[in-house]
Amino acid sequence: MARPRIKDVARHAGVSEKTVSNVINDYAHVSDRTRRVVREAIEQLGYRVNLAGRHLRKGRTGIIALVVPELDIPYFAELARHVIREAEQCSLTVLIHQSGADRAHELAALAGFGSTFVDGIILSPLALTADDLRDRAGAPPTVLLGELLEEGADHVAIDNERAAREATGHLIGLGRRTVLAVGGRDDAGLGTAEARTRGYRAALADAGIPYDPAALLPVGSFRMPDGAEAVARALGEGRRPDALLCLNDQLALGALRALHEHGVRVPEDVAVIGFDDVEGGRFSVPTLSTVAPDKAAVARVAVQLLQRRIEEATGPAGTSDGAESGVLSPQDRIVAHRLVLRESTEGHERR
Amino acid sequence: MARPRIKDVARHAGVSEKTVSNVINDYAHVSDRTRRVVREAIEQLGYRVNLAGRHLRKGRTGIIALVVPELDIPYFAELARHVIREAEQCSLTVLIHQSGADRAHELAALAGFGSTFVDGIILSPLALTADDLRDRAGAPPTVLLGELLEEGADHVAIDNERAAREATGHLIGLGRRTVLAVGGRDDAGLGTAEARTRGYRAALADAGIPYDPAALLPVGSFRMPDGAEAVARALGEGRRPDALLCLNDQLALGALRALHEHGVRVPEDVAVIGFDDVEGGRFSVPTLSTVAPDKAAVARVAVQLLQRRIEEATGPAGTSDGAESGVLSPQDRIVAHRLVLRESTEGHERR
DNA sequence: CAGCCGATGTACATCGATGTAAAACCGAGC
DNA sequence: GCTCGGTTTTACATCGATGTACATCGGCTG
Repeated sequence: MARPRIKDVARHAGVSEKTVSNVINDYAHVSDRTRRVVREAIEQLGYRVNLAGRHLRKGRTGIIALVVPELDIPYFAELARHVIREAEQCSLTVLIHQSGADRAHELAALAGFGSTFVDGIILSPLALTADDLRDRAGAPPTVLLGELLEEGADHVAIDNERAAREATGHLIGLGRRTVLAVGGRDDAGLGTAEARTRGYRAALADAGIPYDPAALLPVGSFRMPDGAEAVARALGEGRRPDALLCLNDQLALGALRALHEHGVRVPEDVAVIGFDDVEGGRFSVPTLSTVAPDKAAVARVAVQLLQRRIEEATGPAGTSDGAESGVLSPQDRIVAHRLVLRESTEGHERR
Repeated sequence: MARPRIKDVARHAGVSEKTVSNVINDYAHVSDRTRRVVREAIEQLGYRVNLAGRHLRKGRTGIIALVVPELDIPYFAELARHVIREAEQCSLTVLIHQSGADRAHELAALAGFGSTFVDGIILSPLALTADDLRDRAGAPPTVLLGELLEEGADHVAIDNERAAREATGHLIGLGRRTVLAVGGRDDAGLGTAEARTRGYRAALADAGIPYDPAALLPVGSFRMPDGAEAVARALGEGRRPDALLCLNDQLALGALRALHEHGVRVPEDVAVIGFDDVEGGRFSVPTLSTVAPDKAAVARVAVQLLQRRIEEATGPAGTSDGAESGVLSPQDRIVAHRLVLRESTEGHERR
């Protein structure tokens, strides 16, 4: 009736509990016969290890958390899929947590959810400040996605500044002069939006186009309604851009809709480009040009870095004492991106 | 240096470990002074409970799993957001797991991920059969979303058959006669697609339109590319529908794109309606009519049912013996849906 | 045949938090 | 002064799996 314990298996197989444990953990010195008998007992009783006991003993759960601002921003959902795939390779289970772009939630995540049961955290911060990241003693190993907020934490991202510069450069190369940056932010922050805005400004400078702070359209969040609203407002104010650099695809998709409602043709009147290469942009009308980060690489690198940190922290695969050997210096990894040109900028998709 | 344990707090506060535990768990009979002293010690040491120990003792983790086929199908991402919100109310943490619509993964999820660390599971099955659900001794409490696969499990869904009947009826009411069902399936299965197909057939029957099995366009999965492909193929074969019932919004969005590419006007030539009311459909060109399930209600009911089952299984909030009192009969809950009419069917959105 | 070695298997302590049962304490009432 | 009832607090066992240290076994060598 009740879930069988390791001791039930032991009794059933006529061996000691430790031997069962050895079989489960593929310990080398177990005779084939014993191994078979134990396996059968496990099978018959439908035994499955209790993670609580193992965790208590080993200090590891095999669970890592992926913390993203919003799951229903498709970029994060797509990224999650890759992270899950990568983690599976290392037999890690991924717990996905949504912070709601809320500083309190992100902090809670950093602290390991007020308790301890994740071995590590992959965090895509939106609302955190560098201060939050300092002094997090006792928190589990962490890898950050997106801009580097603070020296001292591992970090994976595309070169957002360069990407934005290329994207903006592409728009300018089409002959556009009035490029608005939807979601652009000029403040001192260290986030992704700020980096992309820097790239945008750099591209303008490259082309000798003066920068107008009013060309940054602020948004509440990075979702379709915000993009649509921001663009509708700009058009309503009589502004007549000939191109939009949208800081993510959701904003861009919202912008496409707003442009459509105002009778503005894309790309003839206004060219639009986004970031993230989400699926929606491949099926929108018109299809959306975008900066495509290598999501699989982001996920791969993030999981690998985290894996290393975890081993560093708890000793290779569960040794009692955390052998403080060669502590890795914080890693700062840049992964590839490419410009994908579709109908919204009149280009042809390169393959 | 190392993370403090409960005994460190006890020593620091000059009380016993159990007293610290009592403070943490808000046990009634602790003097205010003791409580304060312990709180301070916890604060000073930065103590946080170790979930492994608690889990081992209490048999509960406070974690529930939400298992969905694909996270990057926005419906599931949006649903996840609601589930997380609901679970938070009950101080449950949600672990999201992606099954990849893969039977093996779904089975693993059902079994509690080959181990035990979730208190319960909310599962949105795609590939499971009724057989898989029978005889799952030892598995954690489970609530199913979507069609009822098997008596004996709790289950939450909209009335898919009725919804499909209404949606199809709406198309027919627009004067359309040739309604294709994208993603429709006529086999004996018990899934959501089958229920919606039944509703589709019922609506045809209501209107005295003969049913043609060829009107069901099969799809590999329920995503934009599949919808686009299926519709492109149908058009390529010379079929000339005047309406499409797409079994989810992703298929519909893909269909919109395919229609656009074939120069077919929506809704003038072809009316399109989907299911799920995802955000993408509110910003597509044209905007997408859809069957909107009350996602918040789905999440609320699912979490409540699960919560009950968990308490039933482990005793209210952690009593040692699972008091097998009044076992609840399996619940079968229907939540509301409504038709949201947008540009793709020429209607006006009701509020 | 004694002695030794490597390969297997076992008893027991241990990880951290909490339930149980009982001790310590405190004030009231006789 | 002493008992009684109730409140606080504590010692200890316990949850399940696994690391440690040791026992056992069989075979092989000298």
